[in-house]
Amino acid sequence: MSDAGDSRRQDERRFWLYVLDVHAEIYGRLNRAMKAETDISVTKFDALAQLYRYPDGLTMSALSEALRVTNGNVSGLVARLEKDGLAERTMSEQDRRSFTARLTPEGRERFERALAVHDRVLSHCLDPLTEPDLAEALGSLRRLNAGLKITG
Amino acid sequence: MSDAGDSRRQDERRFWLYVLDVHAEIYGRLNRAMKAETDISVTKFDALAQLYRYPDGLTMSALSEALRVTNGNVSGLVARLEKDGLAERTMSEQDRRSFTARLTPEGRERFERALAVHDRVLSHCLDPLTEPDLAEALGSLRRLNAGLKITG
DNA sequence: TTGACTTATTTTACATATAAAATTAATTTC
DNA sequence: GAAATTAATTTTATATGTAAAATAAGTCAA
Repeated sequence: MSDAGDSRRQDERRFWLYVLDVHAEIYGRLNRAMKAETDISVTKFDALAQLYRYPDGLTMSALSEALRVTNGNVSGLVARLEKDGLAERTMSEQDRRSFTARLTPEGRERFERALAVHDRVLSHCLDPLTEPDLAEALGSLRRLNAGLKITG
Repeated sequence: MSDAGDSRRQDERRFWLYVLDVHAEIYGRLNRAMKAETDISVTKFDALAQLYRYPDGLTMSALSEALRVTNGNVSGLVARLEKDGLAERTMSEQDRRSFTARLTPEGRERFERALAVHDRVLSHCLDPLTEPDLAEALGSLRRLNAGLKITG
């Protein structure tokens, strides 16, 4: 008694397994290469990327939203970035509860080098996709992403 | 001075951002729903799924390979599953270094319930994808996945 | 102004992941 | 068969993530 619903479910499971595989494989390669060549993990890279986009800095809350992780997580992450000399935290004058995180000059420099490694490794990973394949995948993922934001 | 390579790189970055977004959003929804309804995280669910496929059990190394995580990680994970009463570990007769992990009856039962939740939530997540969209996405990801395994 | 929220952040307890060292048992080599 | 090597697993130190409680500062209503 198999029907169209079963085949749809099979496709959904397969889709998700591929997303998991692709994510794990590419994330792992990026992480290993960046750690080895620049001593910056993907997590730290993502945080540096946000701070790079906002030269005046971001509050802890804003950074936490941008990275889609909890406030508590960002507390520890920025503390580690400070210890690495890549970022700094300054207390707001207006609101003494609030802290602004921003890149240090060294953070900016290290991020730029990490970005080059990131792009190189990502390019290598996506080599197997032809231009039309990439465009096609981009389209489906874009639609899925838009849909996810709507369906809540 | 922009050329075809720049646009390719832009597409690669966009593709990766979508993979990250889709992964984080769906993984988060699965994790929250399964924890709330069955008290089983996605990590534990994945481990239970492997043990479910192999009723005779898997060695710690085999499980670690199947899950694509380190041996040390699986040590702790199986210990937590044991504490939950979902799995058990028995020492091999032939090789006293080796341990076989397998599901308990309760583990089997709880996994089946978690699978239903998993499928329901995943279906809801992928609702925005039409059948052709899903097939298309599946095709691109399959090609990328195959490619990743070759390029090493 | 004081008492009740709300907001920004950190802390705590825990789960999940890695890499590298340690442990313990099996295997090979001489 | 003792010594060296290999193999299976665990332990340790650390990074990364969550949820929930704690802290501390701002806001607002009475």
